[in-house]
Amino acid sequence: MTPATPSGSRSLDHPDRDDIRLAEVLHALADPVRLRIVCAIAAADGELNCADVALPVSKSTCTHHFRVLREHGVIRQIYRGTAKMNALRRADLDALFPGLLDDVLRAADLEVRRLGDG
Amino acid sequence: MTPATPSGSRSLDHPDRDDIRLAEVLHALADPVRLRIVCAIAAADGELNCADVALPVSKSTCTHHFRVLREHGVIRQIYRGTAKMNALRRADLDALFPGLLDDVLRAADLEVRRLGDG
DNA sequence: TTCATTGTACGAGAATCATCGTAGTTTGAC
DNA sequence: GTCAAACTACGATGATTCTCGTACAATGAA
Repeated sequence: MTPATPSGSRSLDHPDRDDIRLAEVLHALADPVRLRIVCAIAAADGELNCADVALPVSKSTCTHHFRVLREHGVIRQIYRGTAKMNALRRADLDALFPGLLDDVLRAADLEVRRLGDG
Repeated sequence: MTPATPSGSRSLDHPDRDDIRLAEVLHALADPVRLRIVCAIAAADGELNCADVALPVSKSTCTHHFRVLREHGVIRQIYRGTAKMNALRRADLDALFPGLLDDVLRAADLEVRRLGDG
């Protein structure tokens, strides 16, 4: 079949830094499943396999959420063998929205503790 | 005499602090129109009339966006005569999500400058 | 080659959302 | 009582979103 991408590699579309918009980043983060994904990547302090995040949704839905995060500029995805590694776009996000990502991560952590303790 | 707040029909539902959720706050902020509203209220440094925010949407849509912000815990709305005054729930948001609101406001301001200058 | 692993593509259904116009309500002023 | 101002309620519409299952593709290993 006709390969959609140059042979030997699979490429993924990422927005340039200048094309990242605050409202879209907030929208990407405004979902419980995606918040968990972002927290998991941050906790891994580097790259993380899609399958390494335990999520209460199907595989297709998982793909969907990772794509939303990528298309809105929150994460960067790179193929490595059969796996797809995910990393936060920290440099870009910190440059555009200083402090925002860290505060969201901290707020998510605080909320988990708050609700967990009942 | 007339109480400070109407006791009967003109009350508005606000979530308690403990019922405010990060994902919902992010969702409330993840809309360009609502982002402008929040920035305008912050710039007014206090209460702001609904009609005092210039928005590119109809009056009904305006009502809708203010309600989303209120129901998700971002703003507090109080009737004063025929007007409805709006204020940010700074204390609640800062307690739950330290730094988040300020960073969003700053990021919104930075983005306006960035896109405005081309 | 054959196979398991990993993730995608393609619908599809149910829910939510942003937007509007029109009609109505509440309040304060005259 | 009458009127204008400010906002709401309702219904509708078109778009987006979240979710899923099934079928498929790319890769690395046996």
